[in-house]
Amino acid sequence: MVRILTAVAWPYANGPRHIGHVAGFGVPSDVFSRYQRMAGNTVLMVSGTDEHGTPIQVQADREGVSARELADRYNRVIAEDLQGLGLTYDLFTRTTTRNHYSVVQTIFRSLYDNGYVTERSQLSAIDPATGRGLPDRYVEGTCPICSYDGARGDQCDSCGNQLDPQDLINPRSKIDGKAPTFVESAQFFLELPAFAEALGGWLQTRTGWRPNVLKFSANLLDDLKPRAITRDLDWGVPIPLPGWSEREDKRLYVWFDAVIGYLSASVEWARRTGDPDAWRPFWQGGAAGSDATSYYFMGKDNVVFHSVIWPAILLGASGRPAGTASAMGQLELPSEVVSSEFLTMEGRKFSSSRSVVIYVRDVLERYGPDALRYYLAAAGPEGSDTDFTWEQFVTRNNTELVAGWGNLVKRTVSMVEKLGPIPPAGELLGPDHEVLAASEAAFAPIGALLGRSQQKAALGEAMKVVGEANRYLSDQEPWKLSGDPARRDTVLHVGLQLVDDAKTLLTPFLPHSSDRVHRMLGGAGPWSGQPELREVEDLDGGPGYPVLMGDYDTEAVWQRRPIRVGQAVDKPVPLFTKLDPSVIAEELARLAAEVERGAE
RNA sequence: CGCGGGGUGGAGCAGCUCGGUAGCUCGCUGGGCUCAUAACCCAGAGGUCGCAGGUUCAAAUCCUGCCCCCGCUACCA
Repeated sequence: MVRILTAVAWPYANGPRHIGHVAGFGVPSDVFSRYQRMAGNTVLMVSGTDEHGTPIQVQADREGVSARELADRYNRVIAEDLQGLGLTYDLFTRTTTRNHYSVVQTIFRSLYDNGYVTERSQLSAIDPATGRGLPDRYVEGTCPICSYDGARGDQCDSCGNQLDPQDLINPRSKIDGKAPTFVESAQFFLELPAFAEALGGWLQTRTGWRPNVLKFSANLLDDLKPRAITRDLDWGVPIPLPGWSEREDKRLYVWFDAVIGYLSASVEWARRTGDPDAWRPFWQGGAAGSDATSYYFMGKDNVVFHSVIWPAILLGASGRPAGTASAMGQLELPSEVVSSEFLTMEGRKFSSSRSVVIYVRDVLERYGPDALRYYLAAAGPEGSDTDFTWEQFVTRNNTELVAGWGNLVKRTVSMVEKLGPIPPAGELLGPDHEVLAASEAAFAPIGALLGRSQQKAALGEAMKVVGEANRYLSDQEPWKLSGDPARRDTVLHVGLQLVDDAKTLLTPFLPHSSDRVHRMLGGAGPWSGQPELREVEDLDGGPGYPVLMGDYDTEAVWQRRPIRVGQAVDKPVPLFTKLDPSVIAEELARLAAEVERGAE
């Protein structure tokens, strides 16, 4: 038994999430966690909504609500979507809890005390109307190099040069069009160069990471600079230092607090489940002789935060390379950073602002969770950018899920159900032995692939078992064996065992339908657990909020379970819905209408 | 500019690390079956593996150059 922390990237709560988001962090992290639980390991899967920072503040202003109100709204929407997809978080919380504030401040304070956070002055663009700092990307103006008028404060899209906001000619705020003022402003910086050596040594010990992640991270170490971890903003975690904590215009940078969410969510989970120290074995390895391992799931745009900045924070707060550990003790660095590439949408980049988008909610409502999970696992951006098309979605649903797996279940259970309960197997012949052996032998290699996050390959191998079962039935033709009931029963028994094996192998990917197959074959309790949305009180007196939690200690185990002779089976109903090709045109029309509306 | 990924039968991909009959899914054609959501099974057609050189007995696989596509580049998250 191994302890595994599954740390899932925190979705930003400025709107509903689209399928590109869940393709990157959601489905892969859940497939991984479900498999690890089935394999007998103890998993702690945590995440939540990321709710601080400029974009939420800006959008709240635009809608005339408070940042907190906006965050409340989308925290709930996102939590509901993730529940609908069946993502088995042990805790899905948010960054606006008092517990989170407290953990973040503890970590900051420890970094400060250990000398890894220093005060420096930085030129900041300030919106004169609000007094808030403007991130580089929120300043627009004329490019000093190519005179393009739509250049942003960080770079010019026309000539591609990197810029600084103060270099722009006629700079203006992207929010209200007014000219920002540039002032020297005190900020706290994380002294990243102090960790360069430790991080380099650590990265060299990493094996098994996807090579591009490792290479990219190693390159970053060559040019580490101190990085500002505070902002001129009133929406965020206050800076826990005398003279700073009461200031309304200074907050910790949203990314600094967001990555600490993995830790604060683990602490919150422990407090909510009755043992306030239960988080420690997942985080404090080494000294405690712990077998703690941690896997972080995210899109590739987040790699830098997880392979450099977060490890630096963990080192510094643990008193490494120098100093003393915080009250949180010695914290382990990520075992593995699992990064996904990007999903594009019918050839274009997903963009909520330009309405090139498919929301998780809409897909769940129309097509159900497993159809989406299957598509994202089978054709998602695991190793390279991939394109989502409705045509492929419909094709894969109809051929692989409906005609392949769904039909195997239906035809097998149908034949058995008409004759009575699950029949015993008589004498097994060569083909029976062969197909049963192949199916049972599939568990080990598929499990190994899942352990390495090679999910596409794992799913492909699992679907091969489905293919072999369909072939077996066609070869043995049990429907022609009414004159030889013993042989017929044997074939049906073997066929049903193959269905049961495939059900187990597909559980990490298709938990909802595997559960239905389990029940069809007479299973009682839940096969693979599902998350629940619970309304909870803040543990420290803040406002209440919804969380996702669940009991995932269910029957599913990563091995063959012999089917029970004599057990009655249900009359089968289709597992998946066949989609008419007309939905392709419907969805494309819907998308085109959205894009047109967004363009107005 | 820097870094990374990719260009393989109609579509989407694997293979390339450790060179030696080009594989998978879908689609297409023909056949079989009828238990099953016209679902299943078998057979077949279809590729000079982006272009040009080079190394080698032999290259999709190694080397060089070029063309094209995509992403990242950390102070938007």
